[in-house]
Amino acid sequence: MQTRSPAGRAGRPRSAAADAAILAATREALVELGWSKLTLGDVATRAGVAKTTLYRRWAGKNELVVDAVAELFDELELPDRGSLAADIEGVVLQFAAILALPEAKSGLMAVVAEATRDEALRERIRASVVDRQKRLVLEGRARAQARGELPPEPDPRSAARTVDLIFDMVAGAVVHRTLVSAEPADEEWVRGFTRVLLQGLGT
Amino acid sequence: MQTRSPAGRAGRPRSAAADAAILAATREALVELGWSKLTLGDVATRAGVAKTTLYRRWAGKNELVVDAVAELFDELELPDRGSLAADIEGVVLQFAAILALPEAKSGLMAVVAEATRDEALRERIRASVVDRQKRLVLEGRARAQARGELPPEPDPRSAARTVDLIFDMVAGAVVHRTLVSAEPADEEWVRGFTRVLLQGLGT
Amino acid sequence: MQTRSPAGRAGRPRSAAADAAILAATREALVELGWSKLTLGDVATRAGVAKTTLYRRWAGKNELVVDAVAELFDELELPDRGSLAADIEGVVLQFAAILALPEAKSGLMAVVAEATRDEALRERIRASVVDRQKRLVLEGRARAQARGELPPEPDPRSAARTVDLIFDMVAGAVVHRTLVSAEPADEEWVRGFTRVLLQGLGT
Amino acid sequence: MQTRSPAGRAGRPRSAAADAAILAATREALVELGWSKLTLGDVATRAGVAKTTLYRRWAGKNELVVDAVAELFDELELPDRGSLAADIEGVVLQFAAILALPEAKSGLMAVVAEATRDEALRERIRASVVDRQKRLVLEGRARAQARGELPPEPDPRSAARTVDLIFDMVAGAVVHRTLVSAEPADEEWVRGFTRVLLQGLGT
DNA sequence: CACTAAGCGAGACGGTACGTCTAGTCTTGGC
DNA sequence: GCCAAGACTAGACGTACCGTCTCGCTTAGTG
Repeated sequence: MQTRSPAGRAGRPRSAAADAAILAATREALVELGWSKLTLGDVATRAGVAKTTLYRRWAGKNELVVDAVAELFDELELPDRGSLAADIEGVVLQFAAILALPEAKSGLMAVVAEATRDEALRERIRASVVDRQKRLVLEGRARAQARGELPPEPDPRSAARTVDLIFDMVAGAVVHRTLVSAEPADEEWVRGFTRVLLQGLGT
Repeated sequence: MQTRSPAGRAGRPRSAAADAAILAATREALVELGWSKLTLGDVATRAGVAKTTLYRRWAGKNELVVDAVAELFDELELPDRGSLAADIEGVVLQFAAILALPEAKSGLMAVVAEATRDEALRERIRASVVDRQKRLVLEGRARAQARGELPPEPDPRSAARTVDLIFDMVAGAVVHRTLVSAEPADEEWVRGFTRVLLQGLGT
Repeated sequence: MQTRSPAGRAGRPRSAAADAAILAATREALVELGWSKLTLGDVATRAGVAKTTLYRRWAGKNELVVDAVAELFDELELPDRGSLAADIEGVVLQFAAILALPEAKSGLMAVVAEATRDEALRERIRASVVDRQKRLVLEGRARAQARGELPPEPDPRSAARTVDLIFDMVAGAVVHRTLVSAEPADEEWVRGFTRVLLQGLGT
Repeated sequence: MQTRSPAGRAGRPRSAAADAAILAATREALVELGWSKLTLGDVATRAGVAKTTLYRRWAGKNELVVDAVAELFDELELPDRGSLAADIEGVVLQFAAILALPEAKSGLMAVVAEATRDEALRERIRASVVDRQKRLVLEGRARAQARGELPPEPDPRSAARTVDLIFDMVAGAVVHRTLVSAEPADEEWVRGFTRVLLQGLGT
């Protein structure tokens, strides 16, 4: 995440504790204030750190929040519930639970909005959040194929396209349900959604 | 001491032209600057209007941008292409085209992000954007039922649930594809998505 | 100051009343808010008059306040207490009492300050306030000469110079005592001041 | 995380140059614009300083102008011209010369006007301007006593009262002559005034 | 084991935008 | 035609953050 001194460079090393304190303070501030009222000065104060220290490590609010939010999604896991449908339902519910957290809601959409005009930020989001969770789709398909619920993919190109489509559909639907429609993505809704998705994919 | 206004009639009326100029200037500024660098002072200047005039009509940046962006979606129409699949593909492509506009991209996600902490704003978005476009789903279903592609809905409650689910899935997938995955929602993608959706819905 | 309503036509009943109401409202606002926080909009509201009406009659805050304050000084009178010293003490005490009013304090010095850069305003102050009260000095001298306390003035030019000097010394000392030193110009102080003044003038 | 600051030592120190630049810019702006059109933003720009820097050091326009004007009076000196009358004439002429400066005229009366409603400001004026110049009266009396022109003061209480009275009379008369009557306090006038004053004081 | 380069907390700095306020003008409709 | 009501342009207000820049100090590694 940060440069570990590129070799045996001289000088005082950066405090590792500071990084963690800053990211935690960022999430705390997101909960209390939301994206637009979050200020880096306030984050620094909460973390017990000077503003300079914060700017030495992150270029700005956007990058900081991406990192703070990305950590939240790392705890997602594909549960083994015995069937593809049940596995999907499980992971979608986990995803919905994270999105229901105020620190995720407030921060995620805001950085996505910023990313519409900032290629580097878009890349950072993709690397820190999107691609890291696409593994779940891949694992799910592999497990379903092992179970015989899905046939092996003959064409790797179209296989990748399908992964992207599924990811857009799952993440998009949950996000839209949660943030725009502002209705909970609860078990009943997830069941209905999963049914449509799997039937649509031809299983 | 003259007339006591019979019912809010007295005084110079608000300029109707100003409203249109302000919303147009807002979209122009969104294109050039994006959400985060858009300032109300700049919008006022572009619109040839004083800042006070702007604040007299809108409470802040959020409300202004919701109105400015909402107008973009009013041009959506359900085309009659002869089949349900073709109709959906048509309207989804229109939706994707609007979302590809920088003024929509920049503004929409940002206000959604703000809305996570602002119930009134969420309601405004729902009223100005979401509910106004839900008509497309309803029209599409009615037309498909007239054509005999879909059976009439027996239970109105579950019918409403299905409309909501479809809306979340369509809007969510297109938004996620466009803004998060940052890939174009082109004809090929729309065809694939529509196939999965319709097959999932059991038609 | 304003036109009287021509009797035959459908009426303008408020013209004359408005002037008085506005000047009274101005003094009231001076008391409550002081010069710097007094606004013409507020004065208009207090007077039950539209801002337009106010601007039709006065060019701005300065002119309005000069007129409002000038009225206060019109009640000054030279009392006949039997001796020059007693007459002076009496009128100086009256002057001090007016200057102790918040509406006079706040307004007078402020317009004098403005007048340092505005010849027309300076002239208006001179006409409305200074010259109108210089009569007191003239009357006092005439009365003292009638009493034989002062010799008749041989040279009218030097007589005018003396009047001006006395006026500057009296008004200046009372104003400075009241506003800058912020001590009351009470009977004891006035007695001391008058003694020095008269002795200085060689009586 | 690091050093506990020993006692208000930490942080970047305030720029000493900024203070001088701001006060000079204030006087410059007073000359060009006068009190009422002077804006703190403009002063900051002239001083090559950010508005925040200005507000960090002064509470507002009033306090700033008091300090800016007070410096003007610091150059007053009691000249030694050999006699009490000549000394007084000398210092009054100096005082009149300063009051003739547009930056003094514009600013001084305005802050005095403001001070009528602001005890703290009145105190600041007294401390920065009035009391600092009262020394001139004290020095003048001491010198005159040394010369034998004045008897030693037996009662310190009445001595203080006399100093205050003299100060009010001198400052008041010059200010009134200069700002209200708007006539120059030239040598001739000063000579006449001084004669009356000294004769009044019984010398 | 002293040097020294980078890190650190604190807080002042030049900027920019905020949302509010007031000035002075203009535009309605009612009397 | 004059009035009250109130919208209009213009621009200053004082505040809040931004991201940068001193300060005086701390802290490892290396020389």
